[in-house]
Amino acid sequence: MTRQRQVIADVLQKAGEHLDAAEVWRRARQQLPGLHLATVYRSLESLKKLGIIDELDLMHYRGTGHYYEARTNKDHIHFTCQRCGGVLEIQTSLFEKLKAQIEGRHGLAIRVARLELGGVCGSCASTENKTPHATA
Amino acid sequence: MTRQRQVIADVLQKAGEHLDAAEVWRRARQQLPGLHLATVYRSLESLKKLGIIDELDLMHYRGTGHYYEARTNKDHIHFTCQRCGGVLEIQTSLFEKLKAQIEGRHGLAIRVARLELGGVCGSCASTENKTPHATA
DNA sequence: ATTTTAGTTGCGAATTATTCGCAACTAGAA
DNA sequence: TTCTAGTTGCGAATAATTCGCAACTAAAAT
Repeated sequence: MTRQRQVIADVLQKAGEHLDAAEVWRRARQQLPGLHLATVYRSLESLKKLGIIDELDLMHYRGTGHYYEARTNKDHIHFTCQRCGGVLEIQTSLFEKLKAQIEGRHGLAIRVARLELGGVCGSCASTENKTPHATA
Repeated sequence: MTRQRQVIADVLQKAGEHLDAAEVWRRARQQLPGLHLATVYRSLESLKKLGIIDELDLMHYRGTGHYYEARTNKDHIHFTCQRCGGVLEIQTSLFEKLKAQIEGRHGLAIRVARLELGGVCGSCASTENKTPHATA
């Protein structure tokens, strides 16, 4: 564990949510001015393998990049509204059940689970044809 | 619906599974020699919006690219073995229940659901430290 | 405390993957 | 038919990510 990785993990822990590599870089450089973007990518890769962070793409609502977040004890589901871009985090015990069922049935070990949903959120459904109100 | 999109959709329907944009292009050019890769990207985007195909990244087991497959009536789950790279497709009614529960609880409409799992498959778990046997 | 060593970093260049701008074309509506 | 909105081919451009390499550093071994 190098200082770089600690800072990067810390940025994600404090941020709460959904930073892309470039944004992680911007924030981490406040503690580590010389930090190189390539190091951010390499560190994100390691932290991902260590199970400390998770990677998302939020249904590619903007571009093809990826987003990162600190992993919490309970996995959560990400719903991205394809109308307004808002992201909703969802938790339910059914998700845990589903994973357990799959592990049992197929004799495999799940190390990372990513459930991403896309669709139309409640407020966009009621507010038809209105200006999108971003929340990402 | 242009000829290009028909051919591209067809390639994915026949392929069964998991082609990246470049591979779709290679196959589609057999019917449409002049087809441009940019058109493949644009068509995949449209077909995705139409709900005809789905996009995956298979836990980025190889590179950052994306994979596409024809959508079937029942969504399925993709498990990628992070040891051997094999991909397992899983179907279970619990997944449908989960989606229904989320729609009900949060008052939203799910248009696309992508559940990707990563971990160690049964045969890799039993065959510890052996040569990876690719299956992707 | 010092040495060793495996792994990491900064750097800039390179590679992938994807998107864009634009003029020519085409599917389908009128 | 004619019109029109949307699509295509093209090559150039732009992300997003990875690489090669020499200098460093954390942690294990002495």
